[in-house]
Amino acid sequence: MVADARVYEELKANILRGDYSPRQRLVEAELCEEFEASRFAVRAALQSLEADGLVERQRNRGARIREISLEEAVEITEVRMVVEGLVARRAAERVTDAQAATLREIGAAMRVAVASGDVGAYGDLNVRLHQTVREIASHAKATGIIARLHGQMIRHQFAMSRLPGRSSVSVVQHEAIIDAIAARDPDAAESAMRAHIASVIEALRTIAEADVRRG
Amino acid sequence: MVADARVYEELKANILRGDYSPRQRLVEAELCEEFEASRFAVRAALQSLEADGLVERQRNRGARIREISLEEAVEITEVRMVVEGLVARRAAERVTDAQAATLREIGAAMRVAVASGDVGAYGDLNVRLHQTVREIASHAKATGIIARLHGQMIRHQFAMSRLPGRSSVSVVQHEAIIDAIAARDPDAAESAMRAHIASVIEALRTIAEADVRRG
DNA sequence: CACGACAATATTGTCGACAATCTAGTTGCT
DNA sequence: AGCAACTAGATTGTCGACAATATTGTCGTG
Repeated sequence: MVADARVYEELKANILRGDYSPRQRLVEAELCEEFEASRFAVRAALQSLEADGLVERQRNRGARIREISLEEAVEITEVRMVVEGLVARRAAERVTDAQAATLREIGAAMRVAVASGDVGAYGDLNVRLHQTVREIASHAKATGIIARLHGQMIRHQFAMSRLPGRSSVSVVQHEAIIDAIAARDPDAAESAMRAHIASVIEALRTIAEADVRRG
Repeated sequence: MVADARVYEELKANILRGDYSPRQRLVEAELCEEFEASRFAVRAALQSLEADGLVERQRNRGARIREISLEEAVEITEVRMVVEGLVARRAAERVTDAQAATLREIGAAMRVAVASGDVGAYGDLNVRLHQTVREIASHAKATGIIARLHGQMIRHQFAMSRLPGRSSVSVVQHEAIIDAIAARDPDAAESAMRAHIASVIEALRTIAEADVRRG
């Protein structure tokens, strides 16, 4: 693999894993050591990560992990709401029987995870459900935008998954999405997906209020 | 202005103006001459334009203007449909009386442009209407995504504005959008905007069919 | 004429070195 | 102690040069 692509992939993976704090400095020389690459490769990777909205660079001051405010997180989620609504709609238009069965399996596994309080498994299934819907929809542009926005939300995603009762609310919403897609009802699928993500926005606002209260 | 930012802005403006053909080579050395900048600046600009989806670069083979197929144009427009729907919804939630009056003025000017067959003026008003809606909505993320997608559509935009009867169809749709926003009806605003852009998708399909017929 | 092989030229990829800028620490003064 | 000025070190910005790769042109052969 070419050096700059490698640095980009690895550094992005590290960022998405939450290895860095918001505003943390990313010093070129350190990255060169860490990834055993030249400054050329590191700089190219940083530029790409900046284009992804994960990193901000300021002239003569280097790169930092970009901080995503809750305000921005809400806007990102609003955009995701409508774009993922489009994806759900399209999935409902295209779903095969086999794909519908897969969705149902995921839904059943979610029920199990919620009942047993397994937040980690639930999170994985959540990711898997959304991914499956996107695969069924097969809409490259929408998928690309969702991926990009998702990367910017990683920090808030974690906070939300830890919200008490979050998974018992969302499992019902996930099931509504699955039902609508399996029923090949585009309008219902879009509505269900939007309602689900609207509740994510509410959850974000809940966190925002708690933060204000906590000072 | 810093060289790479300048090259980026100018080259992007040239691309958006339609100065280049799809797949046209962008040779670094030539760009260096044209913009009187170093290769460093030119390469940085090209990388940014690649991130914008306007240019594609292939290792050891340089940069080209990225060709946007009609298929991709349709997908782009579908995403725009839902994102601009969100923007219209939000504009309806936030619009002031003064802003509503501005929208109405634009709508009236559009009527005049259509009646007099002034396609160029109509195009400008079209741009202005959408921009005004975005300003009212004041949704940074949505606006950013729309701008980025718009850049990728520039070639198809031109073909569409030349479609016979296109402006008389869209002027009615624009008025519906204006009415709904001025009435502060988010649902109606979103529906009107989506209907408008859905008809853009149909127009794209019309072009695609004509192209197939023409061979 | 068409095709393959090879050379020449064009172009891109990348490096090390140096210049420019910023930040942190030290010193001197009030 | 607080502040300003200065210095040293850290870091980023950018260049020219060279290596690597792709493309084009030329030549020879059938």
